[in-house]
Amino acid sequence: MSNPEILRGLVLAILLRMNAPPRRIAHLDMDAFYASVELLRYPQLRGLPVVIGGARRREDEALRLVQDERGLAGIPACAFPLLRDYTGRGVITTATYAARQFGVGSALGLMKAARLCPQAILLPVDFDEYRKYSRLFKAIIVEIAPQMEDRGVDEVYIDFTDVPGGQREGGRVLARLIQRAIFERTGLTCSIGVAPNKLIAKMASEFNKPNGISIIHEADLQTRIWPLACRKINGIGPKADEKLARLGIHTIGELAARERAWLIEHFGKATGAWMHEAAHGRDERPVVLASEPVSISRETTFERDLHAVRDRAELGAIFTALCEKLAGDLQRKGYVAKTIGIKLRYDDFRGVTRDHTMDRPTDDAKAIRHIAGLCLKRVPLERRLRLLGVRVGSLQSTAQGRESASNRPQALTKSASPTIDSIATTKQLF
DNA sequence: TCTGGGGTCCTAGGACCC
DNA sequence: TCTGGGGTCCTAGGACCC
Repeated sequence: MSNPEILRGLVLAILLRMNAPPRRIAHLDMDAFYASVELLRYPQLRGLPVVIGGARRREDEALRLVQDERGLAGIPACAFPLLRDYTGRGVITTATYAARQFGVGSALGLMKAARLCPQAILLPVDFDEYRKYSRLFKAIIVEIAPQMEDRGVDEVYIDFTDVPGGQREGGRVLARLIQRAIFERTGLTCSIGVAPNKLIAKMASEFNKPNGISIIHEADLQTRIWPLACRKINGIGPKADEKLARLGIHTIGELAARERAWLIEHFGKATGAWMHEAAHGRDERPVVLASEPVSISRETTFERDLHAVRDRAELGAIFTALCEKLAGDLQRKGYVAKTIGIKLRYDDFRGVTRDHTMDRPTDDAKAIRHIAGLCLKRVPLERRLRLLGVRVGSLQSTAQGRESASNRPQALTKSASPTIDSIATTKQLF
């Protein structure tokens, strides 16, 4: 492309931008999603502390215990015992708000949670059911506002900018409409933040949980965002937060007060510059309507730690089953993979990975099992194992998968025409 | 009695090619 | 005979997110 053409494109983009409405990006987060779906099924549990976690079924006993303790009739036989009777591995995936009062929540070990809230009712996870509701609420959103980015089972970004009515009251009117439509058609509540970009919208959706709406404008940065902990920035995790704390930085405002060069000095070129932008509320990332998967994996934590030699048969069977599931995933989704790898976790929780890239891609369970087996041989196997996983990458789409590549609702296959933002944005933050 | 399962992106060194 | 520099791919690990 010649220079005049680039220049013309730039000028055009700038002119278009001057006339464009301000960017309004929404982040929508379903409230206690898994737990709320379970409460739809078992309304008897409403108001009681319930946790959903990775655990195994003990059906008859569960029913009896729940009835004895609570006098609750009709709790289905899939309900687990009360948390205090639970023994075994696993963590909480979601907890109802009634359970959160006791300080239990996502990622907390079940045994630890049992001490905090022994009377909580424990339910097994049912991903098929959650996926069903996930598709449903996303389809409802897309009918109203088609520019939606899928961020997992219970979260999306929505570009309100060019949706009719999307600018009214800074996005509040449209947010309310979506919230109501989802509630009326699913019985589920969600929280929505609307802001000039994804970064701020994501933080804003947390402000009024549950069932809340928060509208943030550029001018609110200092009053609403700067007092928050750095950890509230999506992308600053425990490690970065700890390092910031060591440097005497606790709030986003304190982060914003540091020079860009100083941040780069301490966190590297990319991360330092990004932190500086984020602290000033700047984020030009577009809402991405569809994307291809990069990798697919299956893993499992054993009920008890297994030894490669002493538990060889058991381990082998699990390994083969993982490869078969993975091959099934590939075939169902319509991909073949060139890279195959394994992941394992020892009893001391340290983990290792090994992978191998082939000349030709495959989706065959036996081929995957063979390569994964070679990877496993390259790893020390003296310690007992806690977890084993199989992963494929370097994916290529086959002609047509039986399940479409993306999980987008049918109504929205209509592709995104390039937006002003994608024209004007020369570099992305992430 | 620790700590699930499924992902993405980044970094960094080495191989290999031009 | 000494030693360049860029680009891409592969592998391992780690941070982070839902």
